[in-house]
Amino acid sequence: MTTLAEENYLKAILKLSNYTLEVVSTNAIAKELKTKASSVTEMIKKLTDKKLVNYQKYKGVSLSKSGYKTAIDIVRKHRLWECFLVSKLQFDWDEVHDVAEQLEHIKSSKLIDSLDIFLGKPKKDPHGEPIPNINGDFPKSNSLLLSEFPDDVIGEVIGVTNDTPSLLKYLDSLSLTIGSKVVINKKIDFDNSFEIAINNKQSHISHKVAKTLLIREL
Amino acid sequence: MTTLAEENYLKAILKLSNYTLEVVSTNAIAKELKTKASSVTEMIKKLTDKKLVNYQKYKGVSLSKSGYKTAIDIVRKHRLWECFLVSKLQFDWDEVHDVAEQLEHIKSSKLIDSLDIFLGKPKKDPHGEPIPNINGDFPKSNSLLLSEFPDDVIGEVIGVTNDTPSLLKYLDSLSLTIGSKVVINKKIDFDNSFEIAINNKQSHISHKVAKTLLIREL
DNA sequence: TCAAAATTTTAGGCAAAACTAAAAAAAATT
DNA sequence: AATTTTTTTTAGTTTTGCCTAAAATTTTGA
Repeated sequence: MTTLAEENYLKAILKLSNYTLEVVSTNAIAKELKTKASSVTEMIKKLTDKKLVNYQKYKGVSLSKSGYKTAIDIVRKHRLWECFLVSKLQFDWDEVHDVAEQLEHIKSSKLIDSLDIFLGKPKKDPHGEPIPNINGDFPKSNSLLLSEFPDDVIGEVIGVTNDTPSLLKYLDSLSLTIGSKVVINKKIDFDNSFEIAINNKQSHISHKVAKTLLIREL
Repeated sequence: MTTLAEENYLKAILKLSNYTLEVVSTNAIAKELKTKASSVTEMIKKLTDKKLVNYQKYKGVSLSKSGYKTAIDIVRKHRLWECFLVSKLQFDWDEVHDVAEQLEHIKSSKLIDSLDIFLGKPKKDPHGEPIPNINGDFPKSNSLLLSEFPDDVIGEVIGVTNDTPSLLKYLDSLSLTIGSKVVINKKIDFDNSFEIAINNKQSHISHKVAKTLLIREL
């Protein structure tokens, strides 16, 4: 059985490895979890003992098969609960994160599978992210980050990779929400920012913001 | 902010005080939480520092105003989640306890108030226990334990005060479920057991079981 | 009433998960 | 290749919540 702290580490490693079994650095995990590298080293040892990760001193960690499954299950729970909050309890999409962060740690496979059915086995969460199914499979999304998207191609916003409330509010104010039509008109070399058209209206966004948006070619 | 351990202590004190501000003994709490009296003493000191309980050395603890409110809120959450599991996710009434035990610690007043509305502000949980409202008020139930109920009076089962799965299964097998009609025919002095009629059918139950059933005069 | 029994508290430890400071290893730079 | 910088690990503390054993207090009952 995994503890809350262990689950948060696994989730962080999954995210930093881009949902693969890639190796992740101690420092990156420390940054992601806003903790110290020394704490990360200690926890990695515990996760190694439980065979949830593979670890080589000074070289970094990667998820093991079972660690990957455990982490994906947490993501599944997080995203299903977000769906529940939005579709059944009328939460706004920018209010769900903190609560889902708690709910994702509830341990009961019967609960999550029943919830999945109750919600009609949704494929995406309110941010547009795909929801792993009961076996942990989930469609590789055919999306690119806006920051990697080619110029002058019409795209559609299909997700946000970060759910900080302040970011979500800001995106809302720009009408940069799921379904918006976006075209990159110009990349500003100086600060890597972007001139874009959102539903045909001119705007300007920073590289930092562009990195949070998932775009699919229309 | 209360920790999980603190919340479990408050809940135990609330239960042992019969949902009042009565004084409860250290030993009783230790027994309820299956822990040691020395651990209880330590936690009581922390709860006292947080002004959640009133405490006198060697004399016992009682909930403070704010401790009572906190504890009632947890009960409210527990019972609402039980309703959700049964009415929306098709759980059986004897399967809900362990999951609700986890869900009751989720911190979000928006969540619980939305859930309350979503469920149609239910008055009772699946075991028949009353659900405190948003202000923490809840109807004093007009029930008695079957073990305290008078002979030869027709009663109706309106609740079970203990949700151990094995007990609930047993009660089910006796048809001793919410709504059943019960009459005590005879009390056996030797072992304090009872000869009763359940929906007019003769049965025999132990004192231990009788103490778990809430009965209302019909 | 006063000693035995029961209850409660104190004292001293342990494990998990965090931290700081310092040491060790790896990577980068000159 | 040698030195500096960065990253990672080790060592030693802290806090929370639990434990056992022993001491203190209260209750019981002869």
